[in-house]
Amino acid sequence: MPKGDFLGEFEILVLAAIERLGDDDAYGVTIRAEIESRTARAASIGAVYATLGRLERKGFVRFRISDPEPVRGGRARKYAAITAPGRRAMRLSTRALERMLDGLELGLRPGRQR
Amino acid sequence: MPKGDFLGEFEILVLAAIERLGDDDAYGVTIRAEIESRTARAASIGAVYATLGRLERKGFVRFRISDPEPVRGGRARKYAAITAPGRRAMRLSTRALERMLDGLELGLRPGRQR
DNA sequence: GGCGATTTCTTCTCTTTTGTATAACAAAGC
DNA sequence: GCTTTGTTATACAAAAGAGAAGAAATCGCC
Repeated sequence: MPKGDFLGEFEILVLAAIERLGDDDAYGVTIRAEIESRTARAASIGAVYATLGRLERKGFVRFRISDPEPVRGGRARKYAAITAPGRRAMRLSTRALERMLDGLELGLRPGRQR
Repeated sequence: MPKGDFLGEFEILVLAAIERLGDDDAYGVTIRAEIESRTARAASIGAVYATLGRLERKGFVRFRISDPEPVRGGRARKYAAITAPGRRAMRLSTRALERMLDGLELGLRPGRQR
């Protein structure tokens, strides 16, 4: 049995960032910033784009090219949006984590259980 | 800036399984079973051992060899236990996920968010 | 108004780390 | 010596990560 549609850790972070930002604000630079500011973990811009590419290949994300912004260096952006299968994969993966971590002190949402 | 002590997806699952099982029950076979039953995702035995080895090299897990069980084929087992740094890495990684997923419908614990 | 400097973004290239599968090996009791 | 329970070894594929290079836009300046 193959692994299936389970996502890697960074893939989950990228998808979550897109969801937080919303389709009208999620692109390479903002996605990276969202991850770094929320998690205090480094995320190189190369890693972000590589992951976006992988997610697109799997059909979990789709892009839309914007018109160039009329500002210095404001070139076209590739805005990302999560697809239905992407949402499904996201749920699948977070559920798995949730079930494994639920109830552990070192798990999710410490202090909020029960 | 390097990535740091953040764990991969499967590493989190393995560590969580060890924690759930407790130091006196966590070894290759039971860890695998715990992951498969809780997450409905396949986990080959080879993947489990490889990951345990990596976690040991990083100092996140330590082993203790049991005496052979007095049953058919009951050979010595390598029981795994999480170390203090392992616990810290676990918290670091789950917090990151938590912060990214908190509040999203497709995030952790759907239906439980306020 | 032409054009190089500068800014913002994306691509490309390379390497390392993780994740997976399967087969081989080991040690116990029957 | 066969069967059972476990661990190791091997080989590879996929994911993650860093940083430099490339593209497209505006700005400033002469």
